[in-house]
Amino acid sequence: MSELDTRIRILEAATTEFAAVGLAGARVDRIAQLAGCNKQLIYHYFGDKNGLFETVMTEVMSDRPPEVFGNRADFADHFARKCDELDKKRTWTRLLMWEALAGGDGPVVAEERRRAFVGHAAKACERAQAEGQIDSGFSPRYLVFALFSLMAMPFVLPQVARLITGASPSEPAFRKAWMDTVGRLLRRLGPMEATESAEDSSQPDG
Amino acid sequence: MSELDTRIRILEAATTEFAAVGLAGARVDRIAQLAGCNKQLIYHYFGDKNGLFETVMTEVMSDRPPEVFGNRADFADHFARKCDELDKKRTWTRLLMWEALAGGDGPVVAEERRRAFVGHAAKACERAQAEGQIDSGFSPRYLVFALFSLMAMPFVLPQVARLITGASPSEPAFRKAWMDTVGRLLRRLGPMEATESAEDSSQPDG
DNA sequence: ATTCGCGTCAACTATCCGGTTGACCTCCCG
DNA sequence: CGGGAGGTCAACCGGATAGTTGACGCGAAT
Repeated sequence: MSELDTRIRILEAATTEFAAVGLAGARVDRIAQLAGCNKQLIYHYFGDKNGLFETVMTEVMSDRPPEVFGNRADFADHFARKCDELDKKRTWTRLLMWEALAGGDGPVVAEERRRAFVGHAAKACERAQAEGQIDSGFSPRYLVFALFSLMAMPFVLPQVARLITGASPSEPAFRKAWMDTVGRLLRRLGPMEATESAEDSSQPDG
Repeated sequence: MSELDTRIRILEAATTEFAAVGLAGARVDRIAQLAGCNKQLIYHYFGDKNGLFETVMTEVMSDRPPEVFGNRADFADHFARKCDELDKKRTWTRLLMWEALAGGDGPVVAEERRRAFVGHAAKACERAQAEGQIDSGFSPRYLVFALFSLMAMPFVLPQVARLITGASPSEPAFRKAWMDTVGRLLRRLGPMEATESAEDSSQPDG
């Protein structure tokens, strides 16, 4: 068994453990057992628990997240597929939560890398705006964040989702109804013919 | 100093501690110090750490959360004020996150009480639908959850908000731009005159 | 065959932390 | 006075856990 294999197995085990119980709750012995090695190797490769945690975070956060905006005209369809994608990345979502609870909104690991991902989604939004599919009054990055919120919240606070809607996000019924609701919202992103409130449509910021 | 005073001081200290570092990360000694008493009293009143945690959760979760829907016609304005309200309830948001990370979407404390809160928001939505302000095709509860998502996400994953938008939710610039974006969305909840996609407008579920 | 990289194994230390114990203090009430 | 309720104080126990140590195993390359 090569060194790389073992390192990777440790990393995978640690990812599972940290996603499940966080840094404080994680047990080095448990990670070793899950990785099928002994904990001395962990200290050998990663120094200490914190080093292991940072490596895991950097690794996971450098992975491309689901893009909330696609090139296609049907935003709702794209959104639905990306939701399913996110559904399979529960560890990513959970690690985001641990990160938020630990560090607030301060600097985070792999910041540059992650910022780059955002660029693509914002560009896709701008393209849709240029083509008249989306009201150009929307600030692309904030609209991306809005879509991200709608995509991620069922996985981030599933108990709240269940309390409010009555269905658990893991049930097909939830998915169906949620996609319908978000779909209705997305179908309304186009330019508005000034109806009730006549406000300016200048962009709020860059 | 009466018994009640001390109990409450312990509860407040514990709320702060649990919101900050969760159940696993909380230190009984730290809670005692913060409450200005000795930890024996904590065991006296609450049995053990878990009992204290459950009491705290029940207490906090029985508080009325911000209502995402108001009676007023201007949803955007209402939303903005409720966001500011939520901004001051960071402990509530954080405890929701700890709850989610601990228990998934299973049963939660004070479930009945919390469900009751949802009823009011859904009712307000239905009223707005009856008055024609909101497209009756929306499922009220799912729309409430969508609004909740948009309201809470900046506080739940502030680091993601900053990565995507470039501004931290604690900055006034973020608030301004976010309110603008959500406001634009909310202004589009009305019935649509069949434009591009002619789909049915039947309600997806109850 | 010797050596070296990779990994194993078991035992150990030090510390932290939840929870306990028992003695004592202080004020009020009868 | 006596006694009990509410609270204090410091020390302690026991188990869990991060991190260490040193001896050993084993397969492959020189």
